[in-house]
Amino acid sequence: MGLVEMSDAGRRGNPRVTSFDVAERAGVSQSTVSRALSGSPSITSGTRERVLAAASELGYQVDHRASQLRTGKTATVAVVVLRRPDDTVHTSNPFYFELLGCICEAAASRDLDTLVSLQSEDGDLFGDYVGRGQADGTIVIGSATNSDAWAYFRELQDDDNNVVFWGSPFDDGRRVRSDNYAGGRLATRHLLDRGYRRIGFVGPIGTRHTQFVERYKGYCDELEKEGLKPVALPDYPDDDRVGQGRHAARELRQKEPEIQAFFAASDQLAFGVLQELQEAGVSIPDQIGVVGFDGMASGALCSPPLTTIAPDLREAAKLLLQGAIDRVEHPDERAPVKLVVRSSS
Amino acid sequence: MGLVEMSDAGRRGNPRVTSFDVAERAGVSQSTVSRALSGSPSITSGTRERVLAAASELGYQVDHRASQLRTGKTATVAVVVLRRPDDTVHTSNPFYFELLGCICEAAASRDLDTLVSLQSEDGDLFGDYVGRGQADGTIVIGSATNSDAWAYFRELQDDDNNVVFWGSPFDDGRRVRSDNYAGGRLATRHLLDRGYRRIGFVGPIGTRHTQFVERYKGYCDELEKEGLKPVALPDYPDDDRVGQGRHAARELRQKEPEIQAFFAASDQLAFGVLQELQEAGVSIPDQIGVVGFDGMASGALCSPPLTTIAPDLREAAKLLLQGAIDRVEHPDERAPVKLVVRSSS
DNA sequence: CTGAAAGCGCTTACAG
DNA sequence: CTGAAAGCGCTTACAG
Repeated sequence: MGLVEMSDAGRRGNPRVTSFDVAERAGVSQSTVSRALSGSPSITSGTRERVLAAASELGYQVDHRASQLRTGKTATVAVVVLRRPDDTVHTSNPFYFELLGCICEAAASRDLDTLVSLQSEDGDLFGDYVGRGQADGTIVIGSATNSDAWAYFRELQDDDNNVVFWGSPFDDGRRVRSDNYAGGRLATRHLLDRGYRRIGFVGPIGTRHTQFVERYKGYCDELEKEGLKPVALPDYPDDDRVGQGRHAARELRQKEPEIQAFFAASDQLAFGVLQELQEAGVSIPDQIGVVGFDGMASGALCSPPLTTIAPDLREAAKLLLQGAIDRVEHPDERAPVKLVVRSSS
Repeated sequence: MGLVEMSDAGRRGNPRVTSFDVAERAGVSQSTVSRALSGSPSITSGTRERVLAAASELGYQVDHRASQLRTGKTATVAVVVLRRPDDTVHTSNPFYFELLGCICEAAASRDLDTLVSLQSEDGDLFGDYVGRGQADGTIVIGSATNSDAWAYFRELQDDDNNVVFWGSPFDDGRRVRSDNYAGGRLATRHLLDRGYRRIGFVGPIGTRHTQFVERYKGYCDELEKEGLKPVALPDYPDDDRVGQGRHAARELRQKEPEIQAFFAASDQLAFGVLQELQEAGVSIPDQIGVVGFDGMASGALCSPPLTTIAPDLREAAKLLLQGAIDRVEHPDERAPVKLVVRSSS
């Protein structure tokens, strides 16, 4: 049958089925096809049905390149994931993959496509997907240690108002962050409530990563209420986060043999702390308690399962999209955090 | 200066800077701009430089919608990540995020963009990004339990030759898989070499997920060489993978009190096994050894760190791209696997 | 309610 | 080596 033949030909896609083919089959003009398919209210339901039938028989799909070119929109959000030059999938911080997943989800629920670009901060940086007509807005995530990378994306942000960061070393600009201060207090309060008094802080607070400083401040303020003093390390080795956690746990225990708990300012750091303590034969949470920060899925799998501060990543994704696509100007937007109690505290 | 003003206007992107603007500024025709920018060899180096200068002064970027529409190409690969209906970022299998990351990387190294779509297998399925002119090929990853989802994507695959699966329940079709059989043998051989003799298999081999069956077969064959018998469970509860692992470890130990090791056919299952054994006070690897499968990053973080079979995900990504973009017909393509020894065995 | 026509911004034969 | 022009497949004023 002709029907079947055309259907096959259409779906194989070469040559491309266009709205003119649908129009011919439905016995209407091409503009009517376009209107019927886009749900224009001016089209008669009878006409619409004939068009829909013809389109489905031919396996017709609107060409997004053409419609986007015509309308000037893309219905797409670009996500740049910044990575360290030597990152592989196995070493890169899984937190950003979790956040990426939430952005994809949030975008899908708004009928947006997601264009993902992993970029090494030392490689060729590119972020002007909007200028290229590939996206309506851009979200940059990832924790860059390379300031060239931040400089590049910051300039991009200055030129356009559709670029939003997750975390950035700058105090201005369009960005979304966790409520780090509240999280720091939450973690510390939890440890205090559990009876730990001498609590060490694990995290590089001398860096450009302001989230650590904010978490540290929450920790200090909560300790101060009890008249307790912070215990932290001034310097960190040039190691990965897990290694830094191990190192800090070791040093802090030497510095403060009476230490009873650690608040690690990221889950990756906390994993290092956990490893160090277990190798030292310390019982967790009996002798020493540990709380992390990030709410990573793998925290539930490690041993003991890690108590952590979990930012609401779905909310974060929603806010990022509002900034990038709706161009909402948030003054200093924060994703709420919550305490997830597991067995390490 | 005029220069600066135009530059600003251009970068702000409204109204859009086109190749006609660049042409005017460079004193050439629009077609010459296009040729110069695309690297056509017929352009004089002098002309090219003037065009490049004008383009950069205006902050000009080629509009991808227009160029793609004209050429019929997209330089984009679509990746569909299938998820269970109730999956959140925290419960979904991180393996697929690792694979997704590798695909993004491999695509970038081939100058392809990556369009990512997370889809719930019970929701609205869509995969015809090629038909829409949004991608040149499509990769479907994720482990669907819902056969409707597979049916949909299989039909898509039948209609076009640019859809490739990672793992699928079908015995035909275009797909890439791990070398599961070799991995099963590798894991089992490793446990035997370590001196474990009574080795249990953890994994649902009665399901449509053929990878478990293939791993099981490798396990059986390797045991047989030593005259040993397999120990496995016929049924699995309707739980998540970690829960299934816990359940299996418990049952298997009741069934075979002499059991000395477990080969868990996925890392998620292995995490459950680890949890169950630790709660039972079993010392790993002294009393019981454990090997997983998938090479997940979180395996290095759990306690004890998990010995596992790691598929070469970068190679897998390369093969998937060859199938989707280059339309290479692999008969039954396998990503190589290797043994990663950590402390659980 | 529907059609004919313009135009989104490119690439690429076709001329010269 | 460069230019004028056609055309990729749509959407949307503008008419009727």
